[in-house]
Amino acid sequence: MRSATIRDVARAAKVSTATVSRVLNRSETVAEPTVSRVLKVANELDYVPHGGARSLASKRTDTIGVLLPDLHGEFFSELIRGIDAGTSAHGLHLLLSRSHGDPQEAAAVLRAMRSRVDAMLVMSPYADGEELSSALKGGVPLVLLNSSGGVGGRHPTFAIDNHAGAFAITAHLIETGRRRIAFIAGPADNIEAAERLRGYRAALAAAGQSVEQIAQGDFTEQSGVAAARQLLRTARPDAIFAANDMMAIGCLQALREAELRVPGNVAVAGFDDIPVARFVEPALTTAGVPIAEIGRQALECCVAIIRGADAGDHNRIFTPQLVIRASSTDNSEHRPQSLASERI
Amino acid sequence: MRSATIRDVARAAKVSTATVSRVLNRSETVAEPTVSRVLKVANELDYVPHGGARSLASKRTDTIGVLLPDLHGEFFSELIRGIDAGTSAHGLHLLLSRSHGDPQEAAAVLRAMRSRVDAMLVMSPYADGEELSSALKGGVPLVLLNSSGGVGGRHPTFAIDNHAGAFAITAHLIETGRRRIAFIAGPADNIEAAERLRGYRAALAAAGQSVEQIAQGDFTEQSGVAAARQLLRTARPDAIFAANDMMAIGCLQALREAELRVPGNVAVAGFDDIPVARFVEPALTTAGVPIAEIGRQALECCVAIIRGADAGDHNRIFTPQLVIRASSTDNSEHRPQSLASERI
DNA sequence: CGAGGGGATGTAACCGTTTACATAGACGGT
DNA sequence: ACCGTCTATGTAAACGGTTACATCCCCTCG
Repeated sequence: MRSATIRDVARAAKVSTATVSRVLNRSETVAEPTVSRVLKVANELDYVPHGGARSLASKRTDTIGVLLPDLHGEFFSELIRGIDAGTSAHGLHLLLSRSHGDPQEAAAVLRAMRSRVDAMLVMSPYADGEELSSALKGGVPLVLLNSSGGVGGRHPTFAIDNHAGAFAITAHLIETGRRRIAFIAGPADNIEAAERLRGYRAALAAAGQSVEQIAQGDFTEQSGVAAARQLLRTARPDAIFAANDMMAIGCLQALREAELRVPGNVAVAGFDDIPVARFVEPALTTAGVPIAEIGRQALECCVAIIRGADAGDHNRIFTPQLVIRASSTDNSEHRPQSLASERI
Repeated sequence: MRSATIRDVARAAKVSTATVSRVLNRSETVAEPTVSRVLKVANELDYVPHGGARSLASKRTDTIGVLLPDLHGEFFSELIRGIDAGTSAHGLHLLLSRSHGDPQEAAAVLRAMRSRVDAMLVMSPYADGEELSSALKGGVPLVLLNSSGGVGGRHPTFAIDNHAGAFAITAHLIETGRRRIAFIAGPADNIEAAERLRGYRAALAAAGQSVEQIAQGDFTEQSGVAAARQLLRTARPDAIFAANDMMAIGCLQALREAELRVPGNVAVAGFDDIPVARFVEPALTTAGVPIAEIGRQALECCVAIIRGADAGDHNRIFTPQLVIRASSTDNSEHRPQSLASERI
């Protein structure tokens, strides 16, 4: 059963296709009786405009393309939730894709999406904005998430101040008396991970501590477990700061295995403040980032560009909030700050 | 800068648009020198076919629509990951939407998506398949996820045997000596939640226990915390079975607050086996469901239908696996089963 | 009473592909 | 030499909307 076209509606309502189109796009002046007649007929025929035809004629797709490096875990879940909130508020569709962390594949996906979206929201911590945008020469508007290379470039960028967040966490660990603070790094080629590492080092240096202990991870819990085990075998740290919450959670598991108490023997901190961070035991100290909110704002930026107001500097850098929970301190004097973070 | 069209390519390669189209669709017989010339030109011009025009002419969109009731938490994160694995393996696009749990809105979204996808994957625990499919009369092929109403209906359905899973968990709690087993229910109008409740009751009845304690939740951690607190105020249970893992995790938090030991004082179990379930303390006993795998299989089913092989009964019911972890037992004799669940 | 104006609607070109059908060579067989 | 086949390519008609422009009608005003 071929579905109804605008011509079917026009015929049944005894008007031209132009009028039907006008009614459906709420535009121009159409007489009231005509409007309701057309709407009634359209409804009866269960008419839905053909998206392809519409985009062909109007050069709009009402769709935002989203490209993420991965979809694993709560970080991306939250991000997508924020983005979806935006798209559905604006009546836009959301075309989702994943680049598997490979810049090559990211470029390929961008090309494939290009003709199907009005704008793209891209998070690619492995390539800078220039590289990506060359993958789609002057095509679709591009908004970047956390691709530090893009800041100051020619695409709006929404980024997290990874350096500041990592610095704050490390400083907090130092302040609370930790002296052998180890770091579990993220993927080596990940710009954000690199920034967090820099922040960690800078904080140690600022405190006059030069004892770095660094283990390599890849942002997964599994790697957090492995990295923590390794750290425990070598020089025993009295604090472990993982470059993201998932690894910190893996870390907690490894410490439990080793029968070390947290924070008694070893303090632990993560980064991101994913929802589950407050539910692990002990609850995780972390650098809190309003993940869903970032997604939402970046999406709003896309919309602003599409709707024409493409001037203005839409760049925004989010400074993580230090969220102190039980994994780093038993000291109750910090609790108020912890509570402030329960804002959801 | 208007992007290149097939006509630009045809002109530059000195062939007709038909030939360009044939080359790009790998179809028919085109002479080798022509093929490479066209590809070279297309590449130089950075040509990407216009998705709308293509779908208009070919009646394919190479896109699968996915409608989920929510995007919160690891359950959906995993599901999307599985689905994405399928779409990218088949070179398809993924159009994602959320129905906010409202059947009305679900129907509206379905209509909006209809003309932009080749098939739809819908999870709507609030409405049965018939209701949904009437929302898109004979339009796009529909594959259902967990909409029990659809089983045996005219749409392929991938479902979890919620009753069996809940029965197994409850039976396990009984077997390990628990006598006052409380249940934290999911949303009242959620079919899956209702089935899990039925399973709980059936298991109690089968064991000759008639002491039901039921608290209402809504699948969020917050509601798990609240429900557990309430249960602790009324008749103190020696086990709490939450209808999903998120609520079970909330439950653990409430028990910690109340300074009750798990599993010493109260055993806790959840449902779904989301990735984080094994990382909470104590690790969560749960009904394990291969979430990503279900997403992937359902997606494959969509693809099979699109590609023509739409016969065959693609229905599939997944029976959850009992995953026993520390939250329900200190008894190490169960450990082998627990380890088996670490399959990933 | 005619001209002018403005509101409602129709006409038809156009958007960029795909694809059925037509055509033009080349080649082999008789 | 002619005809049929086959291969490679071109021609042009859809596909289903949007929208600039044309048209028609009715009303108002000088």
